[in-house]
Amino acid sequence: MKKEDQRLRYAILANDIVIFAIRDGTLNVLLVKVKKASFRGLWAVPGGLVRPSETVDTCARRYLRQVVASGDVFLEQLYTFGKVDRDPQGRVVSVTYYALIPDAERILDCSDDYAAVAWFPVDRLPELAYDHDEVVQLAVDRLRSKTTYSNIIFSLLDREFTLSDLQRAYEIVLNRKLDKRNFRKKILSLNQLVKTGKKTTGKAHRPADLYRFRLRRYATIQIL
Amino acid sequence: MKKEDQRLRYAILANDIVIFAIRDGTLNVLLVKVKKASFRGLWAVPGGLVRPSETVDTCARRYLRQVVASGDVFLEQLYTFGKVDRDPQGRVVSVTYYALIPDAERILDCSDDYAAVAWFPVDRLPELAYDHDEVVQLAVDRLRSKTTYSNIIFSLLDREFTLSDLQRAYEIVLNRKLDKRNFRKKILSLNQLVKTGKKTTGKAHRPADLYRFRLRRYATIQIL
DNA sequence: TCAAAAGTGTTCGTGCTACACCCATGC
DNA sequence: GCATGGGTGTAGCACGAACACTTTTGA
Repeated sequence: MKKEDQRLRYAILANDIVIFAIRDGTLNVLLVKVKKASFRGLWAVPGGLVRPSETVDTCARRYLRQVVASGDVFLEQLYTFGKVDRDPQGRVVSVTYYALIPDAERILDCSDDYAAVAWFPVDRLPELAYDHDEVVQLAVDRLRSKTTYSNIIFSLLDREFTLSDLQRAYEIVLNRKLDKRNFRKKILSLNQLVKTGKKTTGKAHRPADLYRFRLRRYATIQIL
Repeated sequence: MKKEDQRLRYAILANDIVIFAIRDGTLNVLLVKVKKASFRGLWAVPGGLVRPSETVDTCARRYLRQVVASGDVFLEQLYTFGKVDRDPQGRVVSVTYYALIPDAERILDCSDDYAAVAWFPVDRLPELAYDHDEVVQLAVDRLRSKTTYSNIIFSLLDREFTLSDLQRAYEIVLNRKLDKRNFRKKILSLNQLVKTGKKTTGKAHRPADLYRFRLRRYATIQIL
């Protein structure tokens, strides 16, 4: 037991975050170009080592703030990958998270930490370092799944949006078309939305009513 | 960065498993009495440290085999608790799992590792060590939730069972009554069950048809 | 006036809910 | 023969799915 304890000191805890946003009509993931070690030049999701003084949640929040201006975004633990060979020269266990941000959210300059930062559509990812292809895939599955039985979609939208925006968001995340009339009927019957009274302007078509979520807080609700 | 790396060597990875079985008409959890350290005498779920040479999954399987005879049971990662003060003298991050076993499954004598082993109904737990009350609660929630949209319930049943057994299992896990006729109609329409042709005997009432699952493999299916 | 998206109801079928009585066995 | 759980059908209702035209604006 003592010997086991000794060797355990070499297990390293890491943290990786899959950050989603809807951009140009597709679901995108934020990737960074790895600066150091054996995967140099490949893309990966942001993350790094967990400090012994911080909780795993705090750590995820820290790495999120490294790249995203506002810390007020949806962030949830995804899965812990125990097989990862993150750093080929050592055993690393990674606790992964996923985050949702609106397209408008500002991405910070973090050239100190990463060689580059860029958005990629989830269905056209470059080759990824570590086991991050698996991590991203799992995150997409989780997001899809939670979208059908909760209100998390609001985390991908601006504060105010049209019903068409909302429908588009659902269609992009779920990757299927929805019927406009049925969608509106259903979503309005859930009593989650309120009209702001404002309308869109400046578009070459009929102005749309703007809505916002009654509560911008996670809730499980049967939507689709 | 180098300094951070140094300190990280003191983060310890642990593994805890919530083991469920249906016994005496209630959902039960297997608890062990802690032998060592500051929580001596309190109950906890089985688990321990992760060896640097094993994956986290392998480790969970190892602790499961410590107490359960057959390794062929449902086992799934639950959540990673990063705040835990498992051992008050060091920082421990615990990757938790939950397992489902049939009542008939044999529990091993593991007095080497634990001071005692016993089943407790989930709604009448003793005081638990560490943050294990939170862990068990989350496991129960997950089990309930997955029961409604998958076939995991088979892991809690024997190979052969009556429709009443099955209904009872659902009622116990979900904690609500189901209508007998509607339940049978629904469950049979899913094409998951096959009659074995055998019947129960020796009971002071009409014999019941015995069924088994067509596939004893996890699948997500809309059940309730 | 044309293009482009917003907004709006009805019909039909499926699936969930509620509900009560006879059957086969052991004692 | 009696107590105990096993086994079976139907009717009403709510909800999801399919479907097309008018409205309002900018250019």
